[in-house]
Amino acid sequence: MRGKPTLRDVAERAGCSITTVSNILQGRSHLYREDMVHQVMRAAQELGYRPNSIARSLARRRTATIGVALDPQHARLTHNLYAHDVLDGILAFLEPRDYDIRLITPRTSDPAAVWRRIDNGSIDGVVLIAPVMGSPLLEWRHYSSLPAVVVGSTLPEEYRLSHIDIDNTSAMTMLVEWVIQQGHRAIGYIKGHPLHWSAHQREQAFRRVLERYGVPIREEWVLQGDYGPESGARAAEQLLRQSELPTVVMAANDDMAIGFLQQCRTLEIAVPDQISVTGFDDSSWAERMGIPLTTIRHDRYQVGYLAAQQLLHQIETGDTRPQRVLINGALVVRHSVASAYALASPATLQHAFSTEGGSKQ
Amino acid sequence: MRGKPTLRDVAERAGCSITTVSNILQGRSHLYREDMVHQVMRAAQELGYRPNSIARSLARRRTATIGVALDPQHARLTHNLYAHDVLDGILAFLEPRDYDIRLITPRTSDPAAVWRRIDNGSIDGVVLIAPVMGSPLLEWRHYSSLPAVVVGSTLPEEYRLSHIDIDNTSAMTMLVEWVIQQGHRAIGYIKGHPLHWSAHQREQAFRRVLERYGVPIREEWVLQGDYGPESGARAAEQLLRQSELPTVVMAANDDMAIGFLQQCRTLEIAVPDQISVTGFDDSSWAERMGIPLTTIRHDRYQVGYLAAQQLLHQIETGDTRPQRVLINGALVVRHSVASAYALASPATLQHAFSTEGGSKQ
DNA sequence: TTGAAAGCGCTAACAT
DNA sequence: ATGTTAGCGCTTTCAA
Repeated sequence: MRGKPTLRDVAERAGCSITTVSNILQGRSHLYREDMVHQVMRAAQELGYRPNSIARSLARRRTATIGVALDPQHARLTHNLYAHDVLDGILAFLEPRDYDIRLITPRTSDPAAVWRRIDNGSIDGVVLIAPVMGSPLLEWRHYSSLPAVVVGSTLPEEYRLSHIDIDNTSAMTMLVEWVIQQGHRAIGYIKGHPLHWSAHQREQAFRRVLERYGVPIREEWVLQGDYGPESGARAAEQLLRQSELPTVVMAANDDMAIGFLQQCRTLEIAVPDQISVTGFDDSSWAERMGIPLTTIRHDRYQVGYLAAQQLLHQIETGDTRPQRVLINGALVVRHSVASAYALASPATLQHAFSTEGGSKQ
Repeated sequence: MRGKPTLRDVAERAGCSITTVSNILQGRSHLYREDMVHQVMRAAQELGYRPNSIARSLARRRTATIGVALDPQHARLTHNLYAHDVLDGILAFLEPRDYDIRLITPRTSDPAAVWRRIDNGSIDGVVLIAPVMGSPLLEWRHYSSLPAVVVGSTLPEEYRLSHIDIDNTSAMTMLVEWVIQQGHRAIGYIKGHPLHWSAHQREQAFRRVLERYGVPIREEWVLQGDYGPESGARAAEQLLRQSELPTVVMAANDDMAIGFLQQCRTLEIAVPDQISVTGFDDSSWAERMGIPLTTIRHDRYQVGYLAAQQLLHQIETGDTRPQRVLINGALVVRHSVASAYALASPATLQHAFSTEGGSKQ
């Protein structure tokens, strides 16, 4: 025996066939006499035998591995907190089931090449993290029949792809309604990245609610952002130099809201006393840095967890019909929105959030 | 042909042997007549053939996959920004080389079980993210001969394990020397998590420099932390109620420094006017949230990148001698440290960092 | 220029 | 209660 010990080596040493060893090592020892079982266990132990999972996968035709594919445009994990949380949820579900994860980060956007990388027998199914429109990952049906679950976008029906996502529409609806209930009628909006599904859904929900409540939408207060904090700051600049201002600005995510807030601080505009702000996502940043941002919290970890669950279900049952699971967000009211009814004469404070924990409720 | 097309299917359709197909599809087409090559290509194309990488791995005895194992204690990625950055560096190196990553998150701390999970033929080598002492991942030599590189800790020689880490000792030395050059002689310290290698190295460097400069170490100013922001806040409480105070407090990482700063804010103690603070790590938080913390920046992405490079080197050359690579940090001077020479009568400001960008240099 | 054959290490019918 | 055998899908000598 040279190299790593194999089943054959163990069998030889235990004086039996490899089938016997295979069976016993897989826990079917009730089939054998006790001393045989002992023999085998000892031999395996002494040789430091470890089953070769590649060979096992080939024989069993399953790998006990699922893939997690990142969209080529977002292949970097850094600053992709989303992928981070989702990955954690996936891990949490998979670990106790002894599945491993294969991280796949294609760098081309040619769908054929991407799918060659994904569907090559090395995984039993794949979670596709694909928040942007036009991702090659969404070409799934043309290239593969591997069980797959999309995460990060609420897809139109016609994709016929199982997906798990936060419910952007209902959450934004809730938030906007709440803002309106605070008495606001002059409402600005900072849009998310135009290629993200979520950006459209959030904006659409925003518009729908305003329409439904008969609140006019002033397009000069609807600004394009890209989900990055800088775009929030830019939006603040564009917006705040207008002669007429909204009483509240709703950003399509927390990062932009934070950028907006920082710009407000620089311009010495008090939040929420002079202008109110809302976010979306409840990024841990805001909370941890003590920025009391009113926002929507949703559980991205849960998204990953459910995605893994749904995927294993597909793998085990073969039931590959497209399912959609939307996770509800929760309104988190902090202190970045003032009641518009109290806004008679805007107070003039030195800085936004000058008193850390001070309640403005 | 049922199921996914195999080499045999392609061969049949092209009217040749599977050897021929295999060769041609691997780019050895110069061996064959041009029309044969065409035949094969067409057949493969038409069938949508994709080589099965499991079978290939078994035959080739290499998997083109490397493992990334997280210490059981840190198996959650969330809030493990370190693993995040490292993973990104690894990905960056691996992608162009067509390696994939297998994420391994053992949940037991039994080394034998952990290594059964890692070294089972499914990977060609492994990056061990193991910042804490006593990690089962460090038992490598007893359980496996797989190429391995440790990341996240500077190990003592006797581990005989290749590792890449930031140079905690030199960086902390540089930072402490700089602080002393600012005139500080009353220096406090917040220690990192006692099980992290890095905590010990940083503290030791701190002590050495003070000794070397003849600056007395007052143990009542040396507080135990755990790298979490809350422990920084606790340290602030303990420290700041003492009758005699240091002029500067050096935290073993940014998170604790931030916790310390927040507590200062609450207690209305101005930084750096009443007390100076330093961090370590240059966490993106501090920067992005506009906290002007003087700290050490180092490139964790680079750590991952080099780890992957070193690992592939080991895999390809078989040269498994332990190597140590330490990456230099850079001193980042912002505005959390005042010159002690100017500290005659401490100014009384309302809040720490009350003016955002205001230069205190 | 092409193909036959012997694995890679394991699993799982099917015998005995 | 244990063993024989035929694969899993591919690579790679070696021979033709």
